Amino acid sequence: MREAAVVARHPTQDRILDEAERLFAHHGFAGASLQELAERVGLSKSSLFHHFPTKIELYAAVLERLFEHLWISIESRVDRQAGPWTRVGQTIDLLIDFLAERPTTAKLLLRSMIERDFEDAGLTPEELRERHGQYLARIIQFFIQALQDGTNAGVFRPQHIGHFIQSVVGATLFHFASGNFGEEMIDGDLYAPKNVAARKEEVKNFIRLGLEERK
Amino acid sequence: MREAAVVARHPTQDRILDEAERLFAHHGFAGASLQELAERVGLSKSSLFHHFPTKIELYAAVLERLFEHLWISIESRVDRQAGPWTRVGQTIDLLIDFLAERPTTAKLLLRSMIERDFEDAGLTPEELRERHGQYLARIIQFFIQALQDGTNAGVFRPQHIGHFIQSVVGATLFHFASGNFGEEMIDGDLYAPKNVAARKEEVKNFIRLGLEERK
DNA sequence: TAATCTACCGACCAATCGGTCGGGTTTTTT
DNA sequence: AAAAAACCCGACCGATTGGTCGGTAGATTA
Repeated sequence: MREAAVVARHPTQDRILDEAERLFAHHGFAGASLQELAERVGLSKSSLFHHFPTKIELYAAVLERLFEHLWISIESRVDRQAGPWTRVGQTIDLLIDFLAERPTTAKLLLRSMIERDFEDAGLTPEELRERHGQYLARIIQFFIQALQDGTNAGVFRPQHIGHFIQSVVGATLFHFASGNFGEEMIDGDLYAPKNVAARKEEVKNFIRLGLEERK
Repeated sequence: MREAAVVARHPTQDRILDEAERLFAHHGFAGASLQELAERVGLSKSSLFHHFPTKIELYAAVLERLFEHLWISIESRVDRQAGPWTRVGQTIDLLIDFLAERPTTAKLLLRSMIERDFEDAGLTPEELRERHGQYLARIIQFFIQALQDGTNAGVFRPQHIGHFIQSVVGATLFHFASGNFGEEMIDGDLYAPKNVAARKEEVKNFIRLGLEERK
């Protein structure tokens, strides 16, 4: 039933995952109702359990697919041969494009990092890592590598990489998840193309200022 | 029953609010159980309704107290006569101190900005603003004023203030809410004093680089 | 064609949810 | 001392929760 392929996995399951992604993002794991999910997909509630054994497994599948898509998007389109600046910039562009594609993504990602639904449900950290943690780890590792290459080559100023990533991730994820607050801040729709482009420039500018060697 | 004073409001209600803050932060609005809350406080569930009419009102009271404390902390301790650099730096220090005091605060603040529990519960945006939005607005306005003063005085580089604030808030709130992810990033306890101090420097350094006029 | 498998459903379950109600106890006010 | 108000409780409510089970229609395989 479960396959590694990303495309054309299983039409019904993908429809379930699409709607589940929206519901989990909006209401959180506890707040999302399987009854409502079933209605939106056009199935009976019991049919959901034919495709996914439990609610927490469904949630894990949603996140797994999300992280997998993100990782593939980055891994397949960032030029590994390019210089550190290019790699860092491309990664940011792809991350923001990914978040901008669907307004639920950033909220769901933020939730998955903030909340402890899996731990509460009794999953061990090892199982967690096996499900979707591996993709997140790869993405971060990819970014860390670019930063270290830049520092070693002397084009990036030395910095605390962990703190730096926390700032970048925070400035990116939070922005696209910030709902009404963010819309008041930038006075417009967070997901309007022109505002998405502006956000890209803001984050990349921040990175440039943070990494650039000062003369 | 409801008073404006912050200190010594009502001992039992404050104990309820303390525990409720923890539960809402950990499990979200939907995921927090009033039964569990009552047990932790040492009351019966029905007694909770003596102090707060509904769950959503309790949640609103938690956030109201939180925002009120934060606003008072900033308003009463930042030197309004000081220069823009000092004011911005002091505000960041106080915000981070506030978040570092209790590990649940950042998560709860993030949730309150990401989630739509109040809208789902039927509260109008006007009621929302009246409850705690006013404090948030004041805090943001305070920060905006410092940024504008600096720009007008020519010591800050002109920038998109909204995007800048999104970055600062994201880099700050996310960090202290990021749980396991953040602890792996900085390889230690997010709330250990030395790591809190390091975060202060990181954020202020980021602000300095972002605002400083280049020669 | 017979057997198997996939997808789906309605009926049902125990548990928990937020919330109500009537009454008892203690403290404060008059 | 009497009245009122504040505080707290157990019993109870309808609704909803995630999840189970037996069965059926249709496609696939042997």
